[in-house]
Amino acid sequence: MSVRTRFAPSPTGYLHIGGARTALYCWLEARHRGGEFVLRIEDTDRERSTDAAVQAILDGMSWLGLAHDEGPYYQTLRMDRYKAVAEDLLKAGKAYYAYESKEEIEAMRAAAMAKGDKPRYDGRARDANLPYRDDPNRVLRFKNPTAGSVVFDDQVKGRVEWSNAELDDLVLIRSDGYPTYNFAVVVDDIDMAITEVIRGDDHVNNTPRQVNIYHALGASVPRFAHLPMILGPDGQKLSKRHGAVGVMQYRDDGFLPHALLNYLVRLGWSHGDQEIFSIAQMIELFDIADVNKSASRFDLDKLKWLNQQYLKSDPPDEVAAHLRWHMDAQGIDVRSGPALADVVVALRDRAHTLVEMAAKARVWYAPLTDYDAAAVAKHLRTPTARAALQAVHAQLDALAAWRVEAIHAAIEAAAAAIGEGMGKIAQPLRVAITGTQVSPSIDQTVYLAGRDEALRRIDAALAKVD
RNA sequence: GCUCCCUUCGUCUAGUGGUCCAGGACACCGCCCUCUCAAGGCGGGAACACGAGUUCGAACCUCGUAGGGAGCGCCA
Repeated sequence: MSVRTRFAPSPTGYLHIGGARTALYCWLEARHRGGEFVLRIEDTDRERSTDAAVQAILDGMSWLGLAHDEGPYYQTLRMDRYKAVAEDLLKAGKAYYAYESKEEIEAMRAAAMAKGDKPRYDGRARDANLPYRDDPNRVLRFKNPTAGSVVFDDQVKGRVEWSNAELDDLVLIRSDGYPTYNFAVVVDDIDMAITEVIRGDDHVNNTPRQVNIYHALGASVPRFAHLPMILGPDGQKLSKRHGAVGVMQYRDDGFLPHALLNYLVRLGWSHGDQEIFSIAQMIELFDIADVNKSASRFDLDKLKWLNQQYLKSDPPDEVAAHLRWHMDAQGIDVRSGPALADVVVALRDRAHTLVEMAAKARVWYAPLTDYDAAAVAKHLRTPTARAALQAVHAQLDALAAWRVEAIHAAIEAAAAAIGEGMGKIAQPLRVAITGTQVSPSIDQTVYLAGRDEALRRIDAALAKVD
């Protein structure tokens, strides 16, 4: 049977980091083993599910490039199916109606707690064989086995054994007619022929209950893999406090999707000492069985480092397309100014994100109006600044071809002409072109400004020398 | 409270009884390179949670302890 994995988010918010990694692992496992990856939207919680959230999840998946082969399926469109399966269970004597009120159930829990037990349903209607009746409290409960234990071999956690005595008779169909999560997932995973259930380890505790339902339905049990959590940098649960938790926020913050994927794949999984993985390598090398058991923390510094690695190694044209998006977002008009790919090459060693890169690129696309006071004081108000700027102006003006190497030679010639080193000429020139003391190498900085603009800015700086 | 899960440098991890007085990466520090800032190169500090046991030998196996997490819903 071919391998089939699924990602099954509930649409109650955006696609967050933990969900993205789960989706990635599901996708990789399917690709690695030549199977299918299905997407299913678990929207049975009518209170919290929204169409906007569905869209946000779809957007996140598509930005990351995690394409599904099937779906999206929506649980709310499968209501008849859940009811039919529930009916079968009822007929087979594996489920029963119960009519306790919320207050009664509350009381049972309290009683169990008082006895030092887990809070749970006491099964009082289990053998009562209550008929169907119209009642606001009517639910259908599962007859969980009372003896023995459930065992499953988790691909990540290893063998997990659970005593049935710990489990109570969970609700299958709620009083509003909707199926509960534990029931709907099982029905769906059976119907969709899912062979590998990969999900967050907050579900480990649900798994034994689900395995019992598989058995009751006479279905074969899939393999499970429960992924450890991703924690915030402080070791606490990831939350809005930590800044970006939605995947799309990382796009807005200037990260490349591939960099995020690379970061995520290494969080809980590794292949020797390798840090950088192309998508093809991830698919080739990933194996769900190699995933770590323990939770890990999200480290923004490492993500930034990876992002820069990709900024540096991806073809400049590709990076330029992403940069363009951020330039637009920052309101920088890229129509007049140097080619974006050239800007990428000049800035990729100096920026960890596209947001930083776009901000640094601004200097070549907008008129220079702001001069850093300290920069002016330090490099323009010097005894040699005037001569340096005049010399370089003359050299650049006389240049035949406006190319980086030629510009470099021109600046060196200007330095020689006034009998100074590179430092005495590059810094005043840098202040003239950028208004600051920091920029890419001086030849590139000048080149990107274009000849006319460079000469104009040198003139403007000359006016500030005194 | 009960059940289940987890524990190697600050962080992500390698490691499956000897090749580990524990390797790589991020971060940090230093040096080199250098027109600034970076990038890059070289180097440095930094960990097997604790305690017993098994064994000739343990980061790796067993048992405890401590710490952390998850779940115990008509939420997923």
